[in-house]
Amino acid sequence: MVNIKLPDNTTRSFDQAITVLDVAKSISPGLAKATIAAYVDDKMCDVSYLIDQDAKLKLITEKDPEALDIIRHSTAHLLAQAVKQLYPTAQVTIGPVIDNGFYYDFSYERPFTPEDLTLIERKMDELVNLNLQVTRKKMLRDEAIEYFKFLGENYKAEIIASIPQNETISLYSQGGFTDLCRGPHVPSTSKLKAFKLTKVAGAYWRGDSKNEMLQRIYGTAWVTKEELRQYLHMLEEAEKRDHRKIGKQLDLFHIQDEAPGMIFWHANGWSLWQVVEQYIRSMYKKYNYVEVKTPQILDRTLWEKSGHWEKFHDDIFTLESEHKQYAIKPMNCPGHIQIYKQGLTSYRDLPIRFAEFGSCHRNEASGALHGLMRVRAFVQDDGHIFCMENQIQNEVMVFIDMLFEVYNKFDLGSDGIAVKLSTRPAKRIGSDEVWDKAEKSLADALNAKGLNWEILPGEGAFYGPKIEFEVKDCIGRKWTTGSVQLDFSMPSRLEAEYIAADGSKQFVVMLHRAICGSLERFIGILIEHHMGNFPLWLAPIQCAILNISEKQANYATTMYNKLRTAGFRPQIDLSNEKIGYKIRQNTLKKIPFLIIIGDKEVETDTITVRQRDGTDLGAMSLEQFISHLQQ
RNA sequence: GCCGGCGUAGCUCAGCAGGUAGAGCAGCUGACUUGUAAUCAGAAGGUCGAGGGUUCAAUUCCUUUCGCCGGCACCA
Repeated sequence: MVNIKLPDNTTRSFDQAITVLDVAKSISPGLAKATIAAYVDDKMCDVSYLIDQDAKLKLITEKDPEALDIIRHSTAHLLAQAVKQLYPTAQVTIGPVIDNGFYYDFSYERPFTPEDLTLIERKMDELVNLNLQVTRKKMLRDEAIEYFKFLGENYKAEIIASIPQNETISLYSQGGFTDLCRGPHVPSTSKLKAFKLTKVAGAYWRGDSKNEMLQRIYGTAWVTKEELRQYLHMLEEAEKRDHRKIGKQLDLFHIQDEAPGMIFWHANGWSLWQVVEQYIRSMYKKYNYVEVKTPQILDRTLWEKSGHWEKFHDDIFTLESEHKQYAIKPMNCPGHIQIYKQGLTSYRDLPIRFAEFGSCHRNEASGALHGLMRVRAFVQDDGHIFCMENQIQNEVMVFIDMLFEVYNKFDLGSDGIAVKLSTRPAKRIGSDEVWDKAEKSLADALNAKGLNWEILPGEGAFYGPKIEFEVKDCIGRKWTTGSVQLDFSMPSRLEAEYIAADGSKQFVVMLHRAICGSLERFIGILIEHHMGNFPLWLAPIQCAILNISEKQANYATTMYNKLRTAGFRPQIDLSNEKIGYKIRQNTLKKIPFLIIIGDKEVETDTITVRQRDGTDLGAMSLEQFISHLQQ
């Protein structure tokens, strides 16, 4: 007798052990059809799972959120099966679920091509139509190693070999294809009906660049075809927000072959930059920072002392003069420390907060470059806070407030921002005791602020742990913007001290912090976030004045000059074109307001205002318009 | 840096099983003097990313190199 308790608290009894699927069938055939997995006593399992004692059961149907991951995981297996059928000598490795889909890495004698993808996808469709049953079996670890070695699947064997001995592992089979997997999986390939292979790429075995490169195939999978269609449509739409595309459309910046990873800012883009920079500068004043400026080039020995040379010399641009080697600064902290070290600092003077719009150069790997997001020459809204240990938590908390004030001002909201605490990496300087202390101070500050945060073990800087603030770009790639890093090491390496209350010399504690991170990246994020429709205060061109015919050119020019001298950023379009054409051209430039001037406006000394979204605000005096802008 | 794809006019893109290139838009000139998302006409615009090779002939094939795009690795 097996008693099974369902989520509605009813209990069903069966004479003997019964599978999940049969329980579902006993409830209704429709439910059985929709079921793809289940929780038995809160443990996820397949529908073929045999319940042989009293248990709690919750079915997972296509409508449940868990279904999606199961479908994606099963689709990854389907992909592997298709690849093995088409290319028998390919070896399978791993195939996990990721955001919106899955990937599977293969080892094969040649790279897969886009044409291969089409073939593989077709094969997958075939396998779905065959309605292959997906079955699970258990095997001892050592037996499984032998099994996969026998199949020539050396990577699989290696993965299993890293599982502790004597453990039982589970294998999933479908139509002659067997893969190591924890499961659960859909009961049959026919449950997979909305997927698409999206791209091929190289990826290192076990994520290590010292290893061989495998062939990775990415795909997306959904419960319904409609969801798949919507997702693909969303991707297309998202690509329209790409800052590289909008940067060209709005004439903001360009990059050219002669300066890879470095930005030529055009007038419009530089206007945007200046507004951002001036705003950040105003925040420095508000939060009691002093702005400084340090040399672009510093002697190599300074970077050796700081420890950066050893870790990053490959990425540092250098030059030589009169037998001395210099580095173009890759960061600003050693410079700030030099300013700090001029004269003696009393504990009474702390904290000291230095800020700099620091222009840095890093010789990033060519493959890492990406529009404004990852560049070789960039400006950090960098700041260093020199303080005592007991001031750390408060400084970090105030910084977090400052950061969110800035993000709100730019309308980035706090929803899309992920907060991460990165802890000690394998290669680091400083004792474990110091790291314990440092990590704890940051975690305490995050908790005191009541933020949701996650921990990234081993991702800290070599000199200290850090809090990172991460935002996503138009297609979901994650980029770090703000960060605050705690550093007990650099001050001692570069001898930055203060005189304590007891007259002794103590090493100061240093906080590295940035809100935008790099202004280039931050502006890239702003472009994508606003889709180029910048709020008035950021818009490079705030309004365009369009005359209907030549007759109003003088009046239009007068209006233009008045707006300009009133401190706005207007543009004038006196081109000999129809008004409809001019409206189109200037609308495509995403200008917040268009001002139309015809005979009517000249006669009544007014302007007619059209908003970016097409709304006609009607005729008004220039003064009325200016006060509207100032709101 | 690694794997793959790509590089043609200012922009978006076509073309080429090898016979020195074509469209739309922009720009220029002219006509029109226009009322809320594209007025008409004309002329012009390219050593097909760069170097080397094969060939009677290369934008097209091969090769080297630079850059871009998508991943991976890296990210002080």
